[in-house]
Amino acid sequence: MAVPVDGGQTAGGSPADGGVPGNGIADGGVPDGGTADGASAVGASADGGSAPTIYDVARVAGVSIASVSRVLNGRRNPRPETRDRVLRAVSELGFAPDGAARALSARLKETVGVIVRRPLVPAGAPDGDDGAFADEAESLQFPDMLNRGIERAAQRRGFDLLVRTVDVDDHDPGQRIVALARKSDGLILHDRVLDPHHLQRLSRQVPVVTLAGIASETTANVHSDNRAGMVALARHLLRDHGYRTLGYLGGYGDSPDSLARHEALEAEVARAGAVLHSGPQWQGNYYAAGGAAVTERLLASGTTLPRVIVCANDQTALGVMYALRRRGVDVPGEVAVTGFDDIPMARHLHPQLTTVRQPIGELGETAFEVLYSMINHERPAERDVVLPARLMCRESCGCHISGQVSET
Amino acid sequence: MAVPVDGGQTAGGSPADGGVPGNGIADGGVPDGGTADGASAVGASADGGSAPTIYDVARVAGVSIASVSRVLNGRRNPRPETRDRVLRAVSELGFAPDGAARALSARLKETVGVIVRRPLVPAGAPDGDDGAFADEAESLQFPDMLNRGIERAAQRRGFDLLVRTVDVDDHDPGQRIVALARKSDGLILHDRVLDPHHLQRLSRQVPVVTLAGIASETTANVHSDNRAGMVALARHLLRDHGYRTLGYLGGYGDSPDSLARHEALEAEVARAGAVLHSGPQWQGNYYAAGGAAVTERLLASGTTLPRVIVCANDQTALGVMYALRRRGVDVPGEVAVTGFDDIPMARHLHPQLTTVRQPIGELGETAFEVLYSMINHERPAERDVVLPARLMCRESCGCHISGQVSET
DNA sequence: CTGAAAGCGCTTACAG
DNA sequence: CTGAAAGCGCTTACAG
Repeated sequence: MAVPVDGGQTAGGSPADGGVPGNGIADGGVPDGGTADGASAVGASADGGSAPTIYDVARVAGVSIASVSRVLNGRRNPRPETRDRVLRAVSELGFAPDGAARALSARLKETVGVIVRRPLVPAGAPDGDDGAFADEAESLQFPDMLNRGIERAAQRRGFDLLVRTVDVDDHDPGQRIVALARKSDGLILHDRVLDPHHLQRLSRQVPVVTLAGIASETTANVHSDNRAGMVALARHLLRDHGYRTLGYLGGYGDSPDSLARHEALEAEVARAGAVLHSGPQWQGNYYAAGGAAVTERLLASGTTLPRVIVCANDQTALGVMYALRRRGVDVPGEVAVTGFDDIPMARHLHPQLTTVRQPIGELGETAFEVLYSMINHERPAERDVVLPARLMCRESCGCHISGQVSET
Repeated sequence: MAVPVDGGQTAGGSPADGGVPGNGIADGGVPDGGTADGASAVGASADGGSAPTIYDVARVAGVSIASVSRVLNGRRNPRPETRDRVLRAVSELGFAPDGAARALSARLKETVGVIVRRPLVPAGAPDGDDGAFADEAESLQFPDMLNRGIERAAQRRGFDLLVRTVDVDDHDPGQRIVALARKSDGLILHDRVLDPHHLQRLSRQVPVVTLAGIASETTANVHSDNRAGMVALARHLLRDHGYRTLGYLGGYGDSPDSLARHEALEAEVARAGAVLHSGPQWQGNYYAAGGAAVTERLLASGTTLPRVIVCANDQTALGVMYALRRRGVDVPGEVAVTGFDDIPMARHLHPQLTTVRQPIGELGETAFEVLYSMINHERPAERDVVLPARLMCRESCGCHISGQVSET
């Protein structure tokens, strides 16, 4: 109880003053450093309600703040006794270093900024659906799984994620992003949150990695093998199923992922001498609501649908299947539908969704690792990292047995 | 191009030295403050690659750092000319204040720590399912929607989210959480990440709000009206459908939400003179995989299932329905199933899931607002905030028309 | 191995 | 209205 903490300024408990000689633990006055609830240290810390600082610890331990810092950060080799005193004081006071002070001093925040582009406010039901996808933007699985991957890798390095959503309609998110950048050591940007010019500018101030963007001189990019994945899917549809008319329902118009998938599909379709529908009326937005709306419009316009609708992602496919079912169109009997991503939901759709699986979590982990190397001023091995994607044949393409259809 | 920046220390461009008289914008030397790419200011900032500081801005603008700070933070009323000079220098240099320095000085980080409890590493398929829920823990919709709500409210106040996952198996996450706390102004804890004792301790150092926990003297809590929601559901099942045997498939054993739901259900069942199955063999974990496993085990043990299985949440219901279908049990014909939460997926299940809707986003927003008031040392109006929950009748309870079944 | 001191980049009383 | 200076709470050369 009687900790020599109250008295003078820094007077109390200099390392050599002894305390009760012969009693190894007398000095700190706290018999059990592990469970002392801080009651005995109230005078030193919790008085005003604010957290104890490194000065409090130093005073209680009878050492300098430099020693406290060293013990806590494992620098050099403090004497065992010093170590003990510090550790005991730390646990007595319940001390933990302030993040801002640490960051300012060490020039490292141990924080990675993550920016996701999506509607910030739940949208009203767009045309073409009946509210079935009302909360959709709130619960997209893909970006959250990506973040989980980032977080996993970050945690291994002692970093935390500082997340921020910028609205899809925000065409000048520059300020918001720069502010976030200054709270972090580096940035990971989902999809296309910034145009190339501003991205360039930003990347001169802070390390930046894009996910599913385009690598540049100053930024690295991580994505999955859109081309190979789409080629595998296209061949399955064209060769194994023999479909001759296809439609590509795209994601955001400016999405590199969507573009790459489209191109790969187009090439395969052309090579097979089949027909691909695409263009403005096939423009989606990666959301189920968007997929449903496009489908409704196509249906309403009296267009004959292609035999298979290839969607830019699973979420879109969900909307397409929903709209088709609602109009009584049989999937895959009359129109087959495929996705891209293989989010967990894909397996639980009826029919189960045939799609291309991206290693979503790994994409996130990889993005962090690349960023981490940039933060440490290492030149990343590659500016453009590609992870494999693979075809997952299930039912919505017209296959009856799920699982084993593999193509060459 | 010729900015008077190079010369002496702080000599260049004192406010009154005039520059080219009669030319309002000559002083800064930058005709277009908005788009200047910083090329002309390279000497002042981007040289070493590190970001410009407030000193650089002050020098370029020819004012003190205090003035720069005031202009940027809208304190006092700087003279229009001062304002202009500063703003021009800021945009010329692409300056943004460092978050750590700002936080340390202002004693406010504008960051809220959010802790989610879930498996950090994707689990292997547990017994009872066939990998159908492999990535489940990666993509839980509920916690992510909660976070979206927190983020929405935070963004309105200029705060960002610092997220951290603690493993469900981590029984001593104290250190990790304290560290996170020191990087934030306050903490929002999902579910039950900390035992009451440690929670108490933590909350003396930093404002804490729990989501779906229990309010205490020092912490606030936000949750939805579990009791009312469950009572509505129970009455619907007991009265409208006349079910006489029910089972409650719980969430984590220590989850206040699950406990409250269980109690409410129990009371209603007792009052109706019906039978409720529960207990250890009905212990789930809020995951589909858990729900499926429990169901499989029940089925395998030869137990007669109750007429309706009331699940602690939607995710669990997903697993239960999956397991039942796999064993050829008709839902809701033979066994009805209900959920809790109303995550977006609920509407897309077959049959559509009858559940109790929580205002998930609002729970998150509210949690932030309460925390925000605590950060500002306001005494929150209430320590225990309850938001309404309401029954969503769809198909899995046995109703045929979705939507309008309302109970009293 | 340890301590005194400087410095990280801001904000904010305190004078003028 | 503005500037000089102190201070936020740490880390890290620099001496001893």
